[in-house]
Amino acid sequence: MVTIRDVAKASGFSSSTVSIVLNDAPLARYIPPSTKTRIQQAAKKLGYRPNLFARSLRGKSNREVGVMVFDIADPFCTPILRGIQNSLFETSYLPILTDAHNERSRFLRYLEMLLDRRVEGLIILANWLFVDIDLLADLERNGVPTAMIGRELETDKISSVLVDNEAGGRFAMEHVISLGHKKIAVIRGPKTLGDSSPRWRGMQQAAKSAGVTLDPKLTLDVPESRNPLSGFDAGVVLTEELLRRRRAFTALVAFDDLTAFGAIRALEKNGVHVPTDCSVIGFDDIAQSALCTPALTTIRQPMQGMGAAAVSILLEAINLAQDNRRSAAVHQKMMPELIVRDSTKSLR
Amino acid sequence: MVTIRDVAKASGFSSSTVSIVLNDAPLARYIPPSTKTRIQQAAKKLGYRPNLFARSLRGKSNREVGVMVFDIADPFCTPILRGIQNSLFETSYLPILTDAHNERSRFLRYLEMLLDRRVEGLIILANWLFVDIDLLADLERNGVPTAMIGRELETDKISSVLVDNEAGGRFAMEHVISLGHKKIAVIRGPKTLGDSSPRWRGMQQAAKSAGVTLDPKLTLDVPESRNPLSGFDAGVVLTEELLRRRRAFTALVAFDDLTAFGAIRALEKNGVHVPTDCSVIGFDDIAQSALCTPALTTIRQPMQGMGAAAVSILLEAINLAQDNRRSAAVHQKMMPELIVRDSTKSLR
DNA sequence: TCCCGAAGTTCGATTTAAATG
DNA sequence: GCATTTAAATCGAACTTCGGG
Repeated sequence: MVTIRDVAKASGFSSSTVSIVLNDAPLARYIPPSTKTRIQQAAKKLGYRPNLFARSLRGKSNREVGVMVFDIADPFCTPILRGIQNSLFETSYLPILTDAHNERSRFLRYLEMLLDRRVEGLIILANWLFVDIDLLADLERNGVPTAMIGRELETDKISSVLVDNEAGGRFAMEHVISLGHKKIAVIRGPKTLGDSSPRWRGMQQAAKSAGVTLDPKLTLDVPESRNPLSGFDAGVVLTEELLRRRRAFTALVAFDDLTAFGAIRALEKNGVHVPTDCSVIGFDDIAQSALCTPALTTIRQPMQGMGAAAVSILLEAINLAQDNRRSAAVHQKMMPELIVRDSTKSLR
Repeated sequence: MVTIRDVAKASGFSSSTVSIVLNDAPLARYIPPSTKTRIQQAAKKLGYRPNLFARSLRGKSNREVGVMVFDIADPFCTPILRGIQNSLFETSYLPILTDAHNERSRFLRYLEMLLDRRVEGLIILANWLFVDIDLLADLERNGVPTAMIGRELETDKISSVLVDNEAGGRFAMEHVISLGHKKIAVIRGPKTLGDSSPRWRGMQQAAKSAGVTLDPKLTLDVPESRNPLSGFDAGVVLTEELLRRRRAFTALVAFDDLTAFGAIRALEKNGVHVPTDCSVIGFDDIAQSALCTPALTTIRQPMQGMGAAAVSILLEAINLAQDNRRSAAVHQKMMPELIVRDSTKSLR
């Protein structure tokens, strides 16, 4: 490996001068162009690459940001990761991605690994998992600027980026009502999940202001689970339960897209065609929602945007932290968007 | 931050002794247990964590493996990543994941970043992209042990892990033929993609040995594209083209699952029901294939297994490299598996 | 005094060679 | 010479300080 001393030897100057020139440090003002070019050429010819470890050891920052995902197999994750990576790419920060796999032990181990690497910031992608208090305490203590996507914390030390779930719930319900539906089934999210109740609140608001009554007998909850893909199975089971109840419904508002897929599976299996006999709407707009047949009408979370927002909040906090200033936690809510496809249909 | 000197001071020994004890170095044999425990207790009490940069600077290895993905949004990626992470987790190696986003410039930039960090090994997940020669030359030169998933190289310096495409093509064709289908349409992969021709070869073998003739008029190619999700659009367009040709077919073998989804979309749109009027089979078994309705019959690539295989090949090579021994490139082919679901149906 | 460049120190951990009783 | 322990050199880059012209 070629070091700064090799460049010094090759160019005929000392390693200090080489360092000053190559980093364009303040002192470089005094160094004549002839020296500079000779050094630069020598560096290029030798293929000199500064040793990151030496640099990070001496200085403080290593231009790394830790990203902790709870389950990389969750389709909700990847667009957000894309957003994070795109934003970081501009800034020459490197994301160090770890996947906790919904296991507490892995979360802790990876968190340790990230802190050991002295990452300058941390982004936590709290999809689905029911993050518990202890983990958060760990996060708070370490003092590394942290942004959380998909979940808001009571603490005001950790910033957060979420979709406006209440608006999303409202949009979904308004959409099916605007299509003329009045008998509307709802599959709500797990009670323990933060997204569930605001979405439900939004739906109730929309129903109320449209004068539609939501039948409690047509409202079910997805049970708690650690597996993000379990929403599908829950959708199947709960929809079959709804069908068994023999209360007619012409539309179904699902907690998320996976639940909606499960609902569609159950409906079709029981001879109820989507959207002819029953409209179905999801939430998230994961990639596959556009690819299934019928394509799923859904509420889109601006996932790439959420990733980008988390990065910009984080970079801000990192900059402040470098000046030893505290940054107040930012809590950003992003507006979702109704995406109309083929799984919902006007009643008339 | 607490350093080794702090531990030395607190325990009353020198930093050398502390280092020897905490790392259980050879010299630790001569150190009496009483000293050891005192040092260990001091370290624990202070919460000492060795500085990775200092350690990596002095030593050689940093226990990092670079993982380059061409498109993290490709559903084909995530199960493989899961496999990689699971295997690495056991070994205390940390994967540094980068997403080239199918852009040459990003690939090069991230590759540089990874080499700058002196990663001990490299896994390249060559999904879909048409890797070109120059990039490979770069890889060869750097001397870092490298394993490639999803593509085999002419070079014998870079190991590879792939699915046995020929077997997969055979399985797919054998399946539809076993269901009694004789008029079989095929959407082949892009000519420039390495997977395409062996799959096609396998299909031809299966057809031939079953005495079924594949009509060239019912065989189309997906055009080249950088976007892994474009397979869907291609599936739609090509299937519509097939329907326009007015040659009856009762089964369609698609290049991959996304193409199959596109085909299903086009078929249903034209009133051809799957699987009642036409069976469709895909390839890959990405997560969503089980969730769509009808659930997709497909050929499963053992994706987690492929990730794990790449890791074990890589670790082997890393170990050899540490002893300054060369390792011959390993080329591993993994057997796919037929997964029968609801998109294929017996003719009778 | 002003340039220009070099020498030397620092970061934290590891390891060699040496010192102590 | 033995068992224990440690001072000092090392890794590579960055930065402070110092000296010569």
